[in-house]
Amino acid sequence: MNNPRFNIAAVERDTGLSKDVLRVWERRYGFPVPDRDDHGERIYPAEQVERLRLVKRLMDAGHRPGKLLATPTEELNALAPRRPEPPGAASGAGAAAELGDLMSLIKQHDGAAYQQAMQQRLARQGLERFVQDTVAPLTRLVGAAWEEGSVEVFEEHLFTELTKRLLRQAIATLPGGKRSPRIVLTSVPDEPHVLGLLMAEALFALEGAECIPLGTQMPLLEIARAAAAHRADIVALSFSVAFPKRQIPGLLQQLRTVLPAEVALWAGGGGVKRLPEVAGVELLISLERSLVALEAWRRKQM
Amino acid sequence: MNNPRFNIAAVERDTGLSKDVLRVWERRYGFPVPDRDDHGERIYPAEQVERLRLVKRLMDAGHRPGKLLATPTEELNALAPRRPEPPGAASGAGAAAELGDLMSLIKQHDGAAYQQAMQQRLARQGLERFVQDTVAPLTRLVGAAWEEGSVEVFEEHLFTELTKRLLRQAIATLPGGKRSPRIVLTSVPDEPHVLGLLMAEALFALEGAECIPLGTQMPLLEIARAAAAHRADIVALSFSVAFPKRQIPGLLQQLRTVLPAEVALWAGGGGVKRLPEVAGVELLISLERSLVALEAWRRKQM
DNA sequence: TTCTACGTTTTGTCCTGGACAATTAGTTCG
DNA sequence: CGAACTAATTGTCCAGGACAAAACGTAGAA
Repeated sequence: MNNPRFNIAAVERDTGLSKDVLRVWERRYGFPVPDRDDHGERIYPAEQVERLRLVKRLMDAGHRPGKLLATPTEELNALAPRRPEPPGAASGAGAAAELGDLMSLIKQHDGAAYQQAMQQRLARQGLERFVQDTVAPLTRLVGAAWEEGSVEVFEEHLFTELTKRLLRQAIATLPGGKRSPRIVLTSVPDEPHVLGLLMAEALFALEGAECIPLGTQMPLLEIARAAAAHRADIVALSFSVAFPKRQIPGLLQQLRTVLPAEVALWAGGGGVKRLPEVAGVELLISLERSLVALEAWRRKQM
Repeated sequence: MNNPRFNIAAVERDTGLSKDVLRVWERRYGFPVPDRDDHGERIYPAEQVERLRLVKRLMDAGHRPGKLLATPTEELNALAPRRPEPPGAASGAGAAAELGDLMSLIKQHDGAAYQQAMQQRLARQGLERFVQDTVAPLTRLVGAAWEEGSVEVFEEHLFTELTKRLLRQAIATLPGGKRSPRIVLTSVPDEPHVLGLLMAEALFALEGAECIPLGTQMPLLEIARAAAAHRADIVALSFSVAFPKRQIPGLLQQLRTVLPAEVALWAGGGGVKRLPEVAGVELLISLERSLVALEAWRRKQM
């Protein structure tokens, strides 16, 4: 039960920090300082891996590595998510409290109760409002708690898994028939988050679009092939807030070049907020905007 | 629409070959030979990326890189999956044909028809036989076709996504109540495949176990935490055939050391076939064996 | 004061070329 | 024909240098 030994590849897996970053941090900041095995290769004690995970989390929340790594581990208190915290004035306090209740079910690891509560909300609100007023804000809430460190990785996974099931189930009950436009939904490699895609799919399907869900992590060239094979009118991608922002414009531009001009390219999710425009790409900065875009697309076809 | 430029990170993403491998292949075998940009950094033409994908696929099927990279691209014909191809004598020819029909629906990109056909089979067979006689062999069939190159990436994604939905939906309809044992289901980082987990979950849930599905790609230390938080009796992992076999024993051993001794550790999926025993880990080489293991666990508790 | 333009620092990624251990293939011997 | 051994193959790791893009901070303009 003691003393697992992490080599540099294991640390990369478990922290998401690349080997290059791990080595250059060691050189520059003096942390981490792994032991070495017989062959001079790095062996990280579990304690340092923990601290790296913490640092990574705080970085995702906007802190800078240089500062963090100079601080002793009591920066655990620097957990302050340091986002200006826009007070949720949009929705009433009652709604916020209800969402908090849902999250606390997750934090009590009571998956069954969570599922039941969500099913009830779905029945009460209907799918469209359920997506916009429950799933979306709850996802943001969990994301915020994650940045704060008040949610464990496995709790977040449980939340994601159960919520995925609810959405998929709801989507499955929608009627079939002749539908348009045809929308391929997927994400790029290194973007494993699927909740945003499912929310979009639910809304698009409600509006009568034909959704072709391809899951996550499609290589760019494959996305182009899929669009051709499915005679798609639109390719919709999702980028989570966790996705490295810098890479997004390049990716979109690259995909735009391999995609036929008559296929629209839409990009949504938390990752595309405050992003510069990319020629030929529609940035959907919110779920509502997705529906606006869909309507605009339809008008343009006539 | 032409000439997308892949840097080495993009190629790593799209092919799954690490930067180190890409550079060392260039040094040793003279392929790939990317162009260089103004700063001397590698720029891979799309054509070479394609070829790398092909090579990777053939490697996963058992070929060796040294040979492949020395062969001109007409090794497209070496597609022969070179597995001894055990003729499917186990199930009647009729069953095999039916599975082929299902797969051809995917290859025609007719998701709706596929879903309907699978729903029918589920209703006809019941969940247990549906999992064992339809989903499992169909998954193997798609995997074999994938190695052969007769299935596109996006077709495989569509199959996976739709099948996931069917299984999750079926699981959701199972009754709740007091259940035992408590089984945490997940996979390690770098193992994104979830179909195996879902099949196992369906069977376990049918047998009255309490399944806690955490999705895929949990860091090892988090798996231990999740097991504690959920008071799990068993942690069940899934390794697909695509997962690098060498890493599995080390991973299992490492997880075994961080997991309390009273929590059982089970590993299943195509990746654990022909694997040496690991102390304290139950290797489930088939779905049937999973049920045997569950029964054995129950007997031991009495 | 608030905002914009510009220099500075920080930071991630890429580079080369060497080394080595673990797996796999091939060969010889019992 | 199988087992033991040698040779080739192959992925991963290492060091340390370099550089561009992003973040930051400061000064000047509105």
